[in-house]
Amino acid sequence: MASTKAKPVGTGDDTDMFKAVSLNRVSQAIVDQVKTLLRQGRLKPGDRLPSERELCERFGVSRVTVREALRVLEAGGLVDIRVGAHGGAFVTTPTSQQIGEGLADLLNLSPLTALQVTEARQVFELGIVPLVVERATDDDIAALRELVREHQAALEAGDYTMSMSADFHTRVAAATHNPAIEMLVQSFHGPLLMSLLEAQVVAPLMGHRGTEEHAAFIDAIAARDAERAMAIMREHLQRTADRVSHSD
Amino acid sequence: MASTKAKPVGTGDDTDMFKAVSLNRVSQAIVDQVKTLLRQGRLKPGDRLPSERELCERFGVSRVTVREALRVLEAGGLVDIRVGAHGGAFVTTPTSQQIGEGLADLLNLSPLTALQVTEARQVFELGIVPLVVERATDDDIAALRELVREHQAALEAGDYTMSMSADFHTRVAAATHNPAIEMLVQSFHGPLLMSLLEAQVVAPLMGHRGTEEHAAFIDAIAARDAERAMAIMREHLQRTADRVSHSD
DNA sequence: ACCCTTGCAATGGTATGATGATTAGCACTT
DNA sequence: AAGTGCTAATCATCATACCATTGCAAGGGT
Repeated sequence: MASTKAKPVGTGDDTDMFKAVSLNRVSQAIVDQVKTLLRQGRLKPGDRLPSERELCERFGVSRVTVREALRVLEAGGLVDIRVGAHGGAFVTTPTSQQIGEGLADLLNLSPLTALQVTEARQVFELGIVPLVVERATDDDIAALRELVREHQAALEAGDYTMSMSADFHTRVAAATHNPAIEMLVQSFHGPLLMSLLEAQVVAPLMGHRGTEEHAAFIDAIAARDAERAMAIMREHLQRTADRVSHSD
Repeated sequence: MASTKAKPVGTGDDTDMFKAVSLNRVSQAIVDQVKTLLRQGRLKPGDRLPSERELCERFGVSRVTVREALRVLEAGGLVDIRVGAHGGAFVTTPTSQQIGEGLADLLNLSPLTALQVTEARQVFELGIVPLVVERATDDDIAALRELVREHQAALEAGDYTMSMSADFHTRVAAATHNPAIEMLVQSFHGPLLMSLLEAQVVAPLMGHRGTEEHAAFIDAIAARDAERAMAIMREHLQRTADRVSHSD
């Protein structure tokens, strides 16, 4: 970013003789400073930052600048700003949902097609199956079975939604017991759901077959049969992918 | 909104009779409005939003409020704000790299351990190998070979860096010819590099063996041998993962 | 004629001061 | 004892002013 063309004024050698004094915004500098404190662990979730006016004095800037910095931190999900007597900026940890939302916005603008995103999702969700087979506990399996039961009930009641399918896949990812994986899978479903909803392709029959495959997948997991689990998941994901490509 | 029944306060049914009049901040409302315009496609990448002062009039708010809204949009990577005569807020055309950076930032700030991120990366990079075997063109393979040659030269010159290894993996991902996948792989390397650099574990010997494995991997790809390619990549990633876990 | 400098205008960046809205805690009244 | 109203702390917004940066065009020197 800070290329600073540094057009040679007279000779060719003095490219960096006059270095910029402060290239960035002041508010951005404050944001960076707070982020650094977070990374260093000197600010932990639940901590309260000083009040706006106090921060003004500390940094020697105006309230507008401090507020802009807080806005950026808030938008990034790093702090939660509360008003009132004991209000202020409280440190939080960004949830996967917030991250997914930000990702969805960017993916919206990006030149990526739903097809490409779907393929990436296929790769990832298929790749975690061995981990799931290896690590799923009895509780995980029981929770998944319960989820499928709920979905089948919803299906018969006629109010099965795509987000239920997303819940299943997220819960499967949780069985890896790796939050990073769970978060990524969850993040994928945001943009994906949107592209599906936009196309208005909510076939109920789909849901029927989908939940059946979900159930079969759980059985394979319970039997610790990685091959079968992957085969089921592969086909299951492929059907969704086909649907996306048709609606594209 | 027109209350049909003036339920007296105190009964159990009037939970939502008096709904809040304005839940959100004004600046947040502006952000949402712009986001909606983006989703609807009425604002496209490259478009320029009206100037701050003009937006003030349009929305009927002060400039501070508009600026805070722009800050949020900028933090989300949705607009790019330029100063100067023909400056203003421009809708960004997100490159894969920019999206990857955003994702890396988010992963970075979330409470994930390097180990967890590394495992997610292993899953993903291993999962794309079949796609690479299937789709890599002669150009891809030639580019990869050239990359390895450069790395070996750098190795002998003593200035081999971890980012070179990252370049290799990114180039491999590019061979899937799916920008979404390429972007994700790229985004993984941000936090990973940081965690490795923090631990100061830049073993040159590592680089030697690493590039050898890179070369062997390319050979497997060229031979369209998915099994062998995956085996090599699996071991290669595992060694990196071990290093992370040791430095943790 | 060409190039460089300079001034101008548009625009974002920051500062300052003031006012309103919201909330927790406390004192006061019933 | 319970409810009520006050008060202080804090964020939310506004209005105005001034500075910095940038693109463009006019002007002057070669």
